[in-house]
Amino acid sequence: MGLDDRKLAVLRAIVEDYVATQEPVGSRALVERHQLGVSPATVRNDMAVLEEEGYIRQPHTSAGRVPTDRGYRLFVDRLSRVKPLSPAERRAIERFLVGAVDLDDVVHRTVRLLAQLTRQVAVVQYPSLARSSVRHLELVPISTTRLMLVMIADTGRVEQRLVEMPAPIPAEDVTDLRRVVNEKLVGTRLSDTPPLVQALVDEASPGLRPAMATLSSVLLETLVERHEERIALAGTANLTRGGLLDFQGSLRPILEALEEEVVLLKLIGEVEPSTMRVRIGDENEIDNLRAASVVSTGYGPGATIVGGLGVLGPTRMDYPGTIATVRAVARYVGDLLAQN
Amino acid sequence: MGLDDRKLAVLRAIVEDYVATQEPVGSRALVERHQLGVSPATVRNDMAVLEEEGYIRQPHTSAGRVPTDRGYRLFVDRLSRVKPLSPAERRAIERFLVGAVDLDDVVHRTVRLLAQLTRQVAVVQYPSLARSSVRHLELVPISTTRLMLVMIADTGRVEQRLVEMPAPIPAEDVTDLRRVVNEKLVGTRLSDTPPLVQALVDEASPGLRPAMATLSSVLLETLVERHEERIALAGTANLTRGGLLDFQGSLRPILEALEEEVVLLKLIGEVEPSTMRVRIGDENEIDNLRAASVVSTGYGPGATIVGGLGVLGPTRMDYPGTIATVRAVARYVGDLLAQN
DNA sequence: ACTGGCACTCGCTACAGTCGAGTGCCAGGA
DNA sequence: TCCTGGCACTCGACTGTAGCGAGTGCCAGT
Repeated sequence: MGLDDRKLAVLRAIVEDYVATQEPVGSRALVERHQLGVSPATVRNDMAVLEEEGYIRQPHTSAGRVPTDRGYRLFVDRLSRVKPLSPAERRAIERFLVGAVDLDDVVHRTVRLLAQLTRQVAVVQYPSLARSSVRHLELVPISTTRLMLVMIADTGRVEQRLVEMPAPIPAEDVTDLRRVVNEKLVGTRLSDTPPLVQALVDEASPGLRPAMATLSSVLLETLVERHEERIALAGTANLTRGGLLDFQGSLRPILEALEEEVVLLKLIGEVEPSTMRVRIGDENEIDNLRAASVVSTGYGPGATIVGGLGVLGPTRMDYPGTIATVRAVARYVGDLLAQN
Repeated sequence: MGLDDRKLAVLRAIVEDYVATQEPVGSRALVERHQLGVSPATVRNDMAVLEEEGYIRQPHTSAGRVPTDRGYRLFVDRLSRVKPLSPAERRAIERFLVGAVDLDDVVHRTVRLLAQLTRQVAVVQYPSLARSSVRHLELVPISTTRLMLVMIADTGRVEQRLVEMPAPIPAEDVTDLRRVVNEKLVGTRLSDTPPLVQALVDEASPGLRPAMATLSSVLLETLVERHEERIALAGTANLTRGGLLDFQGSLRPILEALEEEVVLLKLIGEVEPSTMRVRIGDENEIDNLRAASVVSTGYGPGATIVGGLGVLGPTRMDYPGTIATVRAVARYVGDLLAQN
């Protein structure tokens, strides 16, 4: 059962009108606002077919049509082309991101920018440690039995962790530890690190071995296994636009989902290079987000990907515009990181 | 115009019932549920007085009474005593906070704990840099012209910032810089730092002066002036309890306010030692929060205060319970910090 | 294959009527 | 003087009815 060009045009018109007005769209209004060149009755027939195929539906018998998730999917895949950014948006992006002093700063500015431009909830993942390599490890004595371990990654991320030593540790041992871990680990990717870290202990001189064991277990635990990922969020207030019509009346599940770091990572963390990922309504694996859509992509310096970013909004969203904005922001951020 | 004991008892009963049921409370229901020892008619007379004095009001003519902000204020000040925590709550607090490995970890656990116990939005300020003193400053060369400055504060906070040097800087200069800044700044409070930092430049040897000037300006700018404060937030999903009845139908202003770091700091940042601060509805300086109440206090090791924490919820909240929980959590966190 | 016409559906709004919770007031009693 | 029972009144919430109108599906005609 093929859909001819006109039926596709009708679907496109329905999506565009519904996104713009937030109201079910009827056949009469449709022919008035779009140059379809046919009468309402014809459009009605097309609509009947589109409905049968599951692309649109009627909220109730005597109402207009509304796109289904499947309809949006078809729209995104075949009926829309990415809008070019307006010069104003371009300027906004540049103005917003220049002058960032810091990775933290870059991430915060980015997430706010995204929220502002798309008027939706924005999510930005910090550069993933798994995709970073070690630039430097620093050990700072805090007390006789405590060290602060500071790791600086090539992506600009800095992580620190308190290390509780089994026994008091003299200053020269700290120097030795520092030298050894840096020699062995600088330049390696953290995802490749576990065996190396393991090896550190075996290779350490007997006197240093207990200290090194503690240190390596902290390294493994904190930097590799446990919440290695960080996330920034902005624009939750945008969820309240469209006065509760979106999200079938309750923000609750959405807000709950947004509080879970794991969920957010799932949202934006799994990206292949230079792909835009659009998940519409039911396509979301997370139950709480079945009423929402997510547009996400990866970012990083040059062609490599170090993290993900994206936005979350109602299924009724301006996909072409949102996709364009997310892509553009991801590119700018990538360029910014490349400069460091 | 004094309010006799019975009128106060009536007010207390109204607040308690309204908080519990979320519905305007009438005179009949009141005498049934509380042992007031008088008839509904008498209660009605008392209510009339309370209303005249502005402690309660009628949403509409034939409805029961609802406390006003002023009524809650009187209730909090004179009619309630702080509920002792249930053993279950005590246990929850302990279980939640032991095993925190990190300042970050402590703050995150605390904010989630608070949100969970009070079932409201929780806000925790990281130990303020202005109230911390410097424990150690580390300079890590990133490239010939870039240093990573890492500051470790006695409160456990770690801040880092990239320093762009005016000229390539040799390794021994880095060592000198590190030694000098540590000698001069370790142990000082950051709020007292500006003149000291200024002095660093003047005292530096001529060769180091340009580098020191850059370093000191970064120190001043980042660590003292600019967003020195950090905030953690949790439980926004709790805003949706009480199905839009609280917050007069729109979460928008609340969510917007919660996105502004400045606003949050105002909420919980200005605390005097060991005081519970309760701001009810209109008492809030922030317009967006006129429909909400905030319960906050300071925390820190021993008697000193290093930061604030608190919760935000509907004016219709369980004040005694919330106050007790916030206070208890603040104490536990303080003790935890004291152990470091 | 498209179109105009027509009967039909059904949500929305307005309106009227009823119910009941709650009030204010008053006269009578401790 | 203060409290109480009684009573009339108010007004929101709910129910049922009716009319409107947007929108549809179907059909006969071009």
